[in-house]
Amino acid sequence: MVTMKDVADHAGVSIATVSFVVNGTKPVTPATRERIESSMAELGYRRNAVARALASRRTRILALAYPVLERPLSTASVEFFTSAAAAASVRGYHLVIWPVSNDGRELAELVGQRLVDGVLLMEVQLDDPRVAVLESSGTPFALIGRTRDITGICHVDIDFEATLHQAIDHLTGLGHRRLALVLGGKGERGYRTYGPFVRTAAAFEQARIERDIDGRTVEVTWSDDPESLARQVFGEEDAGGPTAALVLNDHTALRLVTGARRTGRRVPGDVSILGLSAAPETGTLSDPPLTLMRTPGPELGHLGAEALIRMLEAEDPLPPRLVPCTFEPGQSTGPRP
Amino acid sequence: MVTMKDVADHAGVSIATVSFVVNGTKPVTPATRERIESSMAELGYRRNAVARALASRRTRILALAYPVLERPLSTASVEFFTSAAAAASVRGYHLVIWPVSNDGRELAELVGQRLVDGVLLMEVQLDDPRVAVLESSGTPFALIGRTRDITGICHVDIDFEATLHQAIDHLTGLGHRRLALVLGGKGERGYRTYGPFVRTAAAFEQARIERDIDGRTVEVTWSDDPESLARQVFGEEDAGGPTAALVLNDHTALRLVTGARRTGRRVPGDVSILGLSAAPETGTLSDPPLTLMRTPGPELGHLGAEALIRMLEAEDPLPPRLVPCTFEPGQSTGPRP
DNA sequence: CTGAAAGCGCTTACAG
DNA sequence: CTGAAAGCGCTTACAG
Repeated sequence: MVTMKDVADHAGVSIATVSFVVNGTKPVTPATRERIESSMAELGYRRNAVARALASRRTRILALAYPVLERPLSTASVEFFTSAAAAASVRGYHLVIWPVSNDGRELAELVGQRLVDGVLLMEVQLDDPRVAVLESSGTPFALIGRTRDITGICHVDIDFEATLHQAIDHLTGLGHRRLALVLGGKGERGYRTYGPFVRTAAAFEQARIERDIDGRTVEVTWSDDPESLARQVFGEEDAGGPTAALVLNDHTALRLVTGARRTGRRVPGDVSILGLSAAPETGTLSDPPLTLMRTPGPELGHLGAEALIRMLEAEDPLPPRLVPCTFEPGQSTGPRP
Repeated sequence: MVTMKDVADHAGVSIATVSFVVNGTKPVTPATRERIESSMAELGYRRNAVARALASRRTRILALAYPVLERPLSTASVEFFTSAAAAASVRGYHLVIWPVSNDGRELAELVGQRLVDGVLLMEVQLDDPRVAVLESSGTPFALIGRTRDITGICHVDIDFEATLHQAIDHLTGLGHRRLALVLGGKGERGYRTYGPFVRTAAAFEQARIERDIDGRTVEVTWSDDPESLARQVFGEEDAGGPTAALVLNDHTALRLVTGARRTGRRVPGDVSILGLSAAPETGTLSDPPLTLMRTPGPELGHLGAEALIRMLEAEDPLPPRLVPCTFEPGQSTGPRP
């Protein structure tokens, strides 16, 4: 392995000077800089990341901590992983992925190793023990999501309120007044304290009051079959039930489209179905293609990594950001029958 | 930060002795071991991963390198990421994810930093420049996939031949003789040299000859709509076309089910559709639920990480493994009409 | 069984 | 602008 010492010897300078040109930390005369640079090129020198980390007390490694869940991570999560990694990479950072338990024990163990400069926390619960672990360990961190009290904590999240309102606007614009909010994932651990569910449900309650909407909230499980989903959402009755459903969770939305059709409801002739927070490629999977609000997975991954890096680099902080999902037209919503 | 020196002072021993008990590398008398252990507990000592890495010349970090693609990574890829990370974690390793270009330049840059002990390479092409980079850099690596000449290279992959044969067995058992192999992803960069496509297509050719099957191969793109897919696969004709389709790529399989129905074909009354290599949860998304071969994403992630770690730990090597997809019954396949 | 010491490959005050 | 040297927190021969 070619070390800084080899380069220094080859160029006839001290290793300090080599370090200065590698890092650009101190002025060096053009002549010696050139000598060093050509030595580096000739010898094929590459700075050792580990030695640099130890000496500078900064590893330039970020951790993406995600809880081990019963349900598989969504497509949005992959986008999230890869976009966070890409954003980190642009800044010269690495991203390690840490599967950790919800209680924070493993996380405490891992941050204690001092391998990472900061942590990005995914799938945040309203009262998340892992946040306390990070705070008490003094590790810089950013949340993807929000705890109940988010004051002073660096975070990015989906703007569930804005997303829901935009979705409702779309449906009321089509004449719908009786809406169902469908929450997938009932019975799962942490379901009742999972931010996206709680915040969307709260916003729906609010909208119901403020916007003169007849709304009901339906909680369903992962294992409900399509027909059962459709019956739970639209009811057995022929009339008086919801004419449109807003579905949090793309998998559930797709199955609901199937279920509606199988139970004799035309989509969107009889009922409209709209996916709240889904990956865009999901839309084409249903028949008719699902109208949906696209989850800003890549944006959140990028923003989260960037916010954390700014803290670490002591740059201007990125203010907390709430990013709404964006409307993606499909054919599963239409005028009220 | 509590260092080994702090522990040594507190316990009244040398740091070498502390290191011996932390690592279990040398025998230490029970008495002093206990003293050291209680000192560690009292002070809350945790070994610094970076210092250990530098001194031991092993970082215990693995990289998962994946190419930046046009298409989003599949659900199987997430399973892959997380299971590789979990397997690494069990062995005391960390996993960093590296988005790298296909040409191998970025990869060369990254391995040069010596941050990782080994690399796991995903989405391997038949002639992959990144493999040459890894070989010439002397970095231990394992492939998820196979290059054209795989001799002596540590790898794990899907057993496409076995998977295809099992799928064909299922369909011929139902009486089908006219089969279509559908390959999604036409026109994508690297499509023609992407292992899964090439190997499945070759195995299909082979099967066609050996098993007295009337087969056709249909290549389709990501953007083909469902109806177009169905027409390309099953033809315009009323009779004489394929009665069953094997579809490589779950997204395409789901759209084909929709397309078949929309073009007036009953599934599985008129045509059978089987997904080759798909995530199990995908099955329930179509109507009827897709019969599919489940991609062994978690198994491959686990095996890949384990194989690499065994190389690094100089343990008994894990032999190359080809893992077939497993049959998941659905309702999209049935007897030949 | 235990310790003193060299060394991993860098960064960074401190001098000059 | 450049260098000598301490130091980051460990591991690991080498002695004893």
